[in-house]
Amino acid sequence: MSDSENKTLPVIGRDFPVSGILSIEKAQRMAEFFGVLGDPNRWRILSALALKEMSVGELAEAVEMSESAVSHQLRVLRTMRLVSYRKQGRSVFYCLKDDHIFNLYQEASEHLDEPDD
Amino acid sequence: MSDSENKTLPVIGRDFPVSGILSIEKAQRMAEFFGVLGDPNRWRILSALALKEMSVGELAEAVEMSESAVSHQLRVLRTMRLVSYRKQGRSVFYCLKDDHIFNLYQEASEHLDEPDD
DNA sequence: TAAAATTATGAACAGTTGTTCAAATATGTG
DNA sequence: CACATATTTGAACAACTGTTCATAATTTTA
Repeated sequence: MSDSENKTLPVIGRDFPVSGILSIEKAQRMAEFFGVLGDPNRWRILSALALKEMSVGELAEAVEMSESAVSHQLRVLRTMRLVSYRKQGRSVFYCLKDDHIFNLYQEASEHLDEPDD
Repeated sequence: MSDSENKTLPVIGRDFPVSGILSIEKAQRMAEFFGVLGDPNRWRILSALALKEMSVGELAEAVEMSESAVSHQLRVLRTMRLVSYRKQGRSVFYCLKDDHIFNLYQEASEHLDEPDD
């Protein structure tokens, strides 16, 4: 068999797609995580934080949302550990926690840019 | 300046995180795509299709959902081009369209498995 | 053609989500 | 302390989502 004909499935994580159908619990965790990325305003907040660390007020102005709405969304992003923050005086400065968001964006972009068959 | 202090942002896609805050339209497209991955039953369907091509009925039994619910969800997955299908007799066989779903799963898993700071 | 099998579709309904608004909390300043 | 500033929180409400149920559409078989 030639190498180019080796069509085995990619083996990547611990369980998907190897060990069978995802358990309800694991599927739930995945869905909760991706669900957080299922809101346009949260993407705008993340893309703003990719530019630089920002306070809640700055962020609200940057993405044209109310400070309350931004604060609510930041809590969601904190829960999924997508952002971290530091307090300084009266302000709270938020920034992206790690690079995973870039990779997810890239992967989704490539998928969305694929031509139809 | 030492290399370890070079904190330039990673440059990955065409616009994020480089050219500023995502437009409402781009953020919307991202959110729509990730929102599709924000449901546990859709993850179970995708993980089942990662094992092998399956008809709607097989799929329904595999993930323990009604055939109608599976059919509804398959339409959502088709809309986002995550699955493709072929008709054979009375049955319709679905399979994963490309590898992006594996990469997204892996990236999310790594994020979720990261220890808290 | 009639009946069975398979999938798709539409309406309806419960559950979830994201915003707004008002109020609370926390920190800095005069 | 009183006041202003910055952020968070909770309730309420409209909008959205995913399932169920009934029905339609399609294909095979008797």
